Amino acid sequence: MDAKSVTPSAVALILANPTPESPDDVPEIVVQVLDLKPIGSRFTFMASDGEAKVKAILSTHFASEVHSGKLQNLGLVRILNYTCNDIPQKTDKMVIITKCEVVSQALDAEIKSEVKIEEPSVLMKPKEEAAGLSKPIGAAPATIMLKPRHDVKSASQIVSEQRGNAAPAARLAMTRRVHPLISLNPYQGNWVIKVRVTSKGNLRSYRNARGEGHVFNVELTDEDGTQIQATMFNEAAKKFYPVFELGKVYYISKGSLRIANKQFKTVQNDYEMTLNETAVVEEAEGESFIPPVQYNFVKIDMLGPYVGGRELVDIIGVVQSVSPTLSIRRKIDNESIPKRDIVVADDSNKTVTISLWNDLATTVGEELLDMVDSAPIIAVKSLKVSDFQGKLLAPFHKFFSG
DNA sequence: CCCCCCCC
Repeated sequence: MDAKSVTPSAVALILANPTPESPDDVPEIVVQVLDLKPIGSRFTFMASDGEAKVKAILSTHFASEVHSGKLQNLGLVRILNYTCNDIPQKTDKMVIITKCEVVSQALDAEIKSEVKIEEPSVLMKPKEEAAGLSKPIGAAPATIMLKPRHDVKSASQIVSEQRGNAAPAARLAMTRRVHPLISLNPYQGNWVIKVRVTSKGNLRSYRNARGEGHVFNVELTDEDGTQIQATMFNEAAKKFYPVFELGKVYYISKGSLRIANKQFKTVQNDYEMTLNETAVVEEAEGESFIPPVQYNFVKIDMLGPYVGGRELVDIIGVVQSVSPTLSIRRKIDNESIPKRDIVVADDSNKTVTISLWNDLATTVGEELLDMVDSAPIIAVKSLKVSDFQGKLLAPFHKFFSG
């Protein structure tokens, strides 16, 4: 097979098999990259087989391939695994490419199947390759037409035959296809994600006009660095609170998605996840390439603009002092809440008082008190910054050790 | 369905 050509009917192959079970379920698919452009930290392009095109988005970890110039516009890529983001209301599909490799750097022009056999090598030639390496697309003649479905099925039949020969454990591994978080949407519920718990909230109880209940939030991050907030209520909150541990990696399925309320978003995602009691949460064993908690540290002398704002900051610094635990009586309901203040200094030569509330005051606060003589360095995430009598205060929102 | 983030 010639490495310098697109796969005839590649787009049809993808759309006929929108969510392959595993890379083994993906046939040879080489497409040309057209209209490559950045969207946030990712890149999108039109994947072309010379006849049909489909919108594609690359997982974030391919951004470096684009920046380094390896993956180029007009180049060829082999798609090794993907999932289609199929939103029923929308007619345009998007292929989220989770695994791919560069076959060729930029060709001279867009491949178009209408082009006749006589001249095709001009179109197929990578800029820096000798003409002899190119293969006329005409060599794959009538098959450039859209393939009928039964052709696609025969490919997956081959795969299932291969699976039949695999050991049971290997078969299971192949079946557990992990979906990138970015591919999840409210309209398609049959997914499995593999995510790290990068923030764990408290199990809280609340009472309001709609009633009362318990609620528990986590922030989840996948290997692309995509984050989503997941919320559990009542029985689900009680069930999963002891299951989710900060920093651990889990397979999650049978959750539901809804549009996130912009006003309360703590992560960059249009959706938020709700897990009820029927959700499946299972710790993932072994190695994982999911990045740990990401910080965006702000120097203490740069906190000014954040005072009173909604935007949260992360701080890293040396703990200079730890107060005793105080019991603060909340005015609105007279409830007493444990609180402890720590003073942190960083390399901007400023200090800030950080208040630890509730469990953080008693648990983390106590640990810090024990360590304070050794000037421990801590990283603190998601601080809300306020000002009291000219002193900057950063009450704890969440905590990660450092 | 939460979304509180408290006190000097």
